[in-house]
Amino acid sequence: MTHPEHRLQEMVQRLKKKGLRITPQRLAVLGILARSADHPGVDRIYEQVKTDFPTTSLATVYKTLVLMKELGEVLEIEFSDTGNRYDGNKPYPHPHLICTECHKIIDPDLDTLAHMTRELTRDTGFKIVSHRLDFFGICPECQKKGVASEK
Amino acid sequence: MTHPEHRLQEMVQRLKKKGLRITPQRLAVLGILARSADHPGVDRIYEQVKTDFPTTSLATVYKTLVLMKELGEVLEIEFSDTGNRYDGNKPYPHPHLICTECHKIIDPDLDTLAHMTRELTRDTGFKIVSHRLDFFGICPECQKKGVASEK
DNA sequence: TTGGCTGCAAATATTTTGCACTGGC
DNA sequence: GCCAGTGCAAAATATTTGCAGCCAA
Repeated sequence: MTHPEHRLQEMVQRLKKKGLRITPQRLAVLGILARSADHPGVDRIYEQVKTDFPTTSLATVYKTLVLMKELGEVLEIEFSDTGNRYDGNKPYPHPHLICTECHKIIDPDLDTLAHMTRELTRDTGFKIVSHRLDFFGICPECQKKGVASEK
Repeated sequence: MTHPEHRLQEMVQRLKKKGLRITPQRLAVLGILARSADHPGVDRIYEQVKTDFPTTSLATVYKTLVLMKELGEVLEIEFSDTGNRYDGNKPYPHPHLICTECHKIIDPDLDTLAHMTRELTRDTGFKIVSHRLDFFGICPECQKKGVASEK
């Protein structure tokens, strides 16, 4: 999140290169993603977009997010209870530190899990209650299947 | 998942100690949770329960899961797209290895993040595509607020 | 000009809730 | 027998989709 405007231009260029259109609505959504450090949810994005472009619909916000996810320009952080959150600045997997009270999400920088909790507590003052660590991949069986039938 | 029946008894005892009732439906759900190593979803639990106790409703499955989550006897793993999954054997946060093809979930045992990916690839044959690492906690601001107003 | 994009509404999918009835203890 | 628990249906959420009209390129 060091250069929001630069990041916005990156995303815009990505769309152009793909021959996709730069509509005011899209520009508004991308702008919010580029300038947000706190991983906004769909509702927050929607509310903010409407201040700039009042006629924008929720569906368009969703469609834009799906599009950017497919382009690999936005990271979706899944939460079944409080709604998904989006990161347009670091669209690659990275650790998140989530407040279970205000649902704030920040990006800590650390290397190993062993000392992470201690490190986090010391550096952020957060009271770590729990964590989530998931790896996504393809199991050996599915790797074999996938060779022939690429979905 | 070394002693499914023992785990089931643990959960049953937990309910009894709390003065909660052991109904056939609950027993069926708990039994499935205790005997599952693959972190079933609500739908799978529901289907299985119905083979033993055909009149069971989906609502009851949900209610039982909520109850066990509150008692800390079941871990909920959130997935906004493919539905949440449940672990009744290790109801505490731990790493998961998820196949993005068949949605299988297994529990790897490792210590640090640094060598985890390499370790996982070597030990499981999985092709690691991505990962999810989240810490849950309470931020300094909320910790202060929380002192007075315990929700 | 034109086909990709938007907006609205309807459709899905998932989980929660209200309430009368029932059965565990 | 009492009241927690169940089952059904309606409600609440969250996200997706169909399609007519519009506008960015």
